[in-house]
Amino acid sequence: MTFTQTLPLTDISRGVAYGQADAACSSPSARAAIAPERADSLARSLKALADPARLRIISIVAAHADAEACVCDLTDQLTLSQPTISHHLKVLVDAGFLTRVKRGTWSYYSMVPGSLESVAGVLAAV
Amino acid sequence: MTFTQTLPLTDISRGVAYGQADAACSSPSARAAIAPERADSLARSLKALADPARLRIISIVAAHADAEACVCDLTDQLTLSQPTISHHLKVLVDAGFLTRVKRGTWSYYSMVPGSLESVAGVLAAV
DNA sequence: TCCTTGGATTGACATTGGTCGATGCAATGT
DNA sequence: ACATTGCATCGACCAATGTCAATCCAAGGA
Repeated sequence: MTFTQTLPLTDISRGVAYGQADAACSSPSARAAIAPERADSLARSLKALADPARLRIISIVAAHADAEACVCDLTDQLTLSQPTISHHLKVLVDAGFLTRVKRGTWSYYSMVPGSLESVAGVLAAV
Repeated sequence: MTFTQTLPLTDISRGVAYGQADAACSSPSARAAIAPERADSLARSLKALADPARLRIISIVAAHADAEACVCDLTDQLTLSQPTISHHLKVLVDAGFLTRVKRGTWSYYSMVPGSLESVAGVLAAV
């Protein structure tokens, strides 16, 4: 899988308006549509989130008192193998939603503050 | 593809807290994580949105003055074949983001009001 | 009636994505 | 030094997804 870092999305400007087709079926465009590169970027972020296991991972991490969870927390609650969970964690880290810190034998994952809200905001504004 | 109707998401309640593992690496959970069914539902909605072409389609439809666009508007602006665009439109309709109305030879697509904001809201609350 | 046109459906294809078993690796305990 | 433990990586497999050419269908227009 090739989820590259996409956040933050806030520095991607809107594209210019496209030429308005004057076909019979068309009505005028009130504002500019999203720029293709911006659509690509947002789609990459949404793809990283669009999986039940990854949403649950994010929720479990965010629900922890210190917003930090180790892989063992996740293997307990998700009925998935450890390699699969590790894979999903990598996807979320690569997409910029989680960060990883290793202490001793354990890896701890935490939310990147505002990353989820940023995507939600961009999405609502599309 | 099998995107079933998932919106609105607001009637899906949160699940109960999971048993807290008392392993050495764990910290206490401050609140309940998302329920698996809720994660499935949200993931289906996000999957429908997680494509650059579909995001652009939504944006083009929403940008129209009357929030309505026909397929010819989309084939003009997207470098995709007509069957592909028709396919993406079906995904968005099935997921509850667009509605279709046919007048004469043309099909017009409009946004389902609040559908995008609903997903964005649920996402930010995960 | 026939032809044209807008758009949906079908079928096929290549690519991507989710999953797991096996393995590797670093840190800790004995 | 050796065994154990927690977790990442690799390789393989199958299911799901995005794309298009070909086709079909309905609505108008000649």
